[in-house]
Amino acid sequence: MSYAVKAMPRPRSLTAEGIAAAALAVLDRHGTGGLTMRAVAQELGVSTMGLYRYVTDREELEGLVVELVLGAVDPAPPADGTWQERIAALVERVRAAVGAHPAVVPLTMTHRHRSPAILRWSESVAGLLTEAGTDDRQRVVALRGLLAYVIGAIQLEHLGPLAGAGTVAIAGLDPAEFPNLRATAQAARRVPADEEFRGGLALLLAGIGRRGAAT
Amino acid sequence: MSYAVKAMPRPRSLTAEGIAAAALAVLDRHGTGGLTMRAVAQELGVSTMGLYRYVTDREELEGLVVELVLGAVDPAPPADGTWQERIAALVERVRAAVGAHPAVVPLTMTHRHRSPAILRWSESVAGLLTEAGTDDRQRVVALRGLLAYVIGAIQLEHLGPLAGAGTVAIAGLDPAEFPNLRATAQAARRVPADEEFRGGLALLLAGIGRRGAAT
DNA sequence: ACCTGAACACCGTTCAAGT
DNA sequence: ACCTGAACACCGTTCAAGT
Repeated sequence: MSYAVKAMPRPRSLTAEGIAAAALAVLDRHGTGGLTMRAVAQELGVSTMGLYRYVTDREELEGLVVELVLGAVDPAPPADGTWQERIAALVERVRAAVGAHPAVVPLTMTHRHRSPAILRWSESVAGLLTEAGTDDRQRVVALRGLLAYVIGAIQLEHLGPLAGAGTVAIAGLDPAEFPNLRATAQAARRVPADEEFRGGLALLLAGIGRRGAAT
Repeated sequence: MSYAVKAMPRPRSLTAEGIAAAALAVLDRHGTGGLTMRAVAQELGVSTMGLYRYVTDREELEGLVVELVLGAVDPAPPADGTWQERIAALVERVRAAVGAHPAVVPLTMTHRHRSPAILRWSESVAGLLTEAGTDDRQRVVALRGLLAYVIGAIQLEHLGPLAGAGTVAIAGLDPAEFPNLRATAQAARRVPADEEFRGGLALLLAGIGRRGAAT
């Protein structure tokens, strides 16, 4: 049996999934700025340069975490409900998956496009839009609009203190100069984030349902 | 006249606007990754540390550029048109301003909240939403939805190759596995970015016009 | 008061070397 | 083949010093 031992190549000690999980752990623990090659290597109990045997780039590492997080999104459309409800459910799954790891938000932007999970998710949404009776052009606009909305809403929720402290500051603006904004911000403090997200989504879906919507 | 000369403090050589303009020039020329304290200082003909006399942080520097770009947005609502048309015009001004300097896109996210320009812009949009007959809660949802849409759409347009090369790649997907997505991507190649943006915005405005939109 | 250059503590990544 | 440590070319920022 020694023949095999002699010729046996040193087994790879890491896997793509393990690296992604380690990177996500670092991200969750130390935030976006804490994600460094050194930190991930340490998390894996490997020298910094050891990582480079499995990943060509920091770029590629980021892609792995993003895919790990987005891969948690179930792309299968819900079995029943109106097409509006089914699309809404799909969209909310993305928000939930990303919301569980806010530190990946800045990374999703640059890496989302390569994600097979989001590809399958998009296929489902496109299918439901077809079911809703949209033509090619309407489906293009609607799918892009939904994507833009999720992306923007997620960022609004997690980046920059517009959600928490920001609204409070705005609520204290000069009433003479910002009457409408001030009132809106004050009302905003009573609207939970979930409702806000669902409400905006409902507006978009209502527009899609109206069919056409002039360009 | 020598009394003044003796007591005269050394005049400041830089201004916030000058620094912002230099940073924007660097950004336009060398991209987001090229924006460094050293590069901006060089652009201004000053030592790297000279910058720190006017700016406490790289963070603050970024804020200055973002404000310079967003400050170009005219926050006054257009004189006439339906409220939908007037809101659409305001939203498109943001897209135009940011689109003129794509390299600031990643920065706008983290710094948008402090922008007085966007505050005035938001006041205008909130005012038009009031005019449209929305109540407090509806206005909150609509304003946030519009913000989310602009942010997301701008990023979709400028980040990650989903707009250009990405759609081409998707258009070549396995038709058996991705029938709807593939067809959509193929159609997408015939829809110019401007129309796509306006179309998605129109969906949102149509939803707002329908009033209410179930949560 | 304003500005500078050297230095420090980080990065990502290259390279030569170890098993 | 897989892994390591030293080294390089960058960052942002601190600090002591110059006018």
